[in-house]
Amino acid sequence: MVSRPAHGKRRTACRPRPHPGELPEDNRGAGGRALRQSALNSWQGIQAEIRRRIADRVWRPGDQIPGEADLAAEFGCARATVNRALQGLADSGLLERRRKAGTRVALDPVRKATLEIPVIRLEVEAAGGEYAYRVLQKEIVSAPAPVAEKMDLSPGVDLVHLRGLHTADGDPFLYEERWVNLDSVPEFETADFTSVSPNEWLVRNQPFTRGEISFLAEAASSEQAAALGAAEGAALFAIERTTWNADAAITHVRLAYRQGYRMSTEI
Amino acid sequence: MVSRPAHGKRRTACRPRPHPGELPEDNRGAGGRALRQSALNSWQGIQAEIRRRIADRVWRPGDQIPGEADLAAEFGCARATVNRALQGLADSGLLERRRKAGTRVALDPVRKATLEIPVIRLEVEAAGGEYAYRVLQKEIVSAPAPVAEKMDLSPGVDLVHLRGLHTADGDPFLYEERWVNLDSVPEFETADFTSVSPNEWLVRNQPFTRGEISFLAEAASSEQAAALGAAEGAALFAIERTTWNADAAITHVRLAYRQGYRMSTEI
DNA sequence: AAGTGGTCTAGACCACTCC
DNA sequence: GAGTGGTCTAGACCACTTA
Repeated sequence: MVSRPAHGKRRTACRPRPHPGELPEDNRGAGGRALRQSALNSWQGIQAEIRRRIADRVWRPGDQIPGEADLAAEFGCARATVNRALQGLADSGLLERRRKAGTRVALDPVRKATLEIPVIRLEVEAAGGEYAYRVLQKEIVSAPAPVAEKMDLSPGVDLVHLRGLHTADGDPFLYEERWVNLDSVPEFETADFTSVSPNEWLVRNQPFTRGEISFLAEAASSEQAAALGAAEGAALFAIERTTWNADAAITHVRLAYRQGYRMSTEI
Repeated sequence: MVSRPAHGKRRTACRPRPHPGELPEDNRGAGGRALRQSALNSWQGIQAEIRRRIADRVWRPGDQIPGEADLAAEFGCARATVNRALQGLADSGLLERRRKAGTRVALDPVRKATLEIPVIRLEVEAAGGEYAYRVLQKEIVSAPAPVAEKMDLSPGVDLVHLRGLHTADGDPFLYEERWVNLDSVPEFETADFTSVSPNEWLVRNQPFTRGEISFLAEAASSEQAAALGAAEGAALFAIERTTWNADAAITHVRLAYRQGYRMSTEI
């Protein structure tokens, strides 16, 4: 074996942690519980401290905060670590950063809510239900003008038009109306949706590079009402989504959720 | 002055770009247009290339992709750069990463939609309208059970209950019903909402550390219908939001948008 | 036990923007 | 022109997880 200096575990040259014994205590002091990744010189710890200063109005909306170099010096860490912390806060709308102008606490913080829209089957199963999908109607149609417009297609192109119902333990969960561009996905015409929903089929078989998604409320049509077991005209939460693969439209779909459905997230 | 070697502009020790002359050409070749930040060895360029390989099914859903070290070698960049590129893709749900297990193309990519919810005034003004807010009703009430539950308060606490209407060029835009915890924000009781809406007042005067937000559809109540100029029972898109500052509830608000409103984003 | 991602550092150059 | 954030590098240690 190669002989090694006695201080076995060699620290990297550039990591002179200020006072080796202090971190655990500081950690506990930071709020009652010792978080593994929230040491004061970790990016998460710095982020938490910045959040605290904004919440405690040490830095007020509109204020310019110290530059990355200053903060790095204060926290005893590399500038890249401060950068990582501040970028996250800027992404979530709490800070506004501009070169030369510096970093400011946002005056009108844009609340960014990140909604996670899982594959429907997973959503149903996560809620403990047994998932199923049933085709209600399938036909090939000439693209109606409004649909063609949303898909950036010329009207009259042939599309598969599909209506279906997603259920949880047999109860209606989601009503789906979909149009699929056969020019982009010719295999879709003969796909079998007895075990896999069209949604899932497309996810697995047709990647996309771009999409638009809208959230809206709509009054249940008579067909939707019948399928979902709701009253006609009931207010339904709906999602409309269109996807393209390099400018070639793939599909346009409108999902109407069962009555009372809400989509939630934390901010 | 300290004497310096003659080769004036000193490159940092660790930046041996492979072949100095090739990058511009590679850049042009990457897709027709030379993007400033998309050189093949930038994290954005790497991200784009990974996206392309997934879209072109070079790497299929479920496949494990090469490790960061391998990719760094392939792209001729540092591992940190690859890490930055891959982390972004993991955040957007396209990749799944686990230590030791490596990085895989997501089988069921969770579609993450990031909604930006600006201060209402800014949203109206961005659409070219003139913004105004009008208080319809203001009272102090004992917290109703459902509201108290959502705010994590004991029922019976005193809250300010406020109904108001946001307008664009005089047209109804958004109906707001809000409860505010006077224990957390005593100044709210005497605040003046003739020039600043309660929403904006709170943003500027009361930071929060945690919040919940829900998106849903609701049928217009008679009061909402009257204020928004819609039919009673019309399907309205609504947002419900509750915010806390370190476990102290601040406000609970329900925003019902004018008929036909939709919230959109790109994915 | 070992492999892989997660994070950090010190230093450097660069791009953007304000003055 | 100069200040600030954006990005990159090479190297290192560490945490987590699976074999």
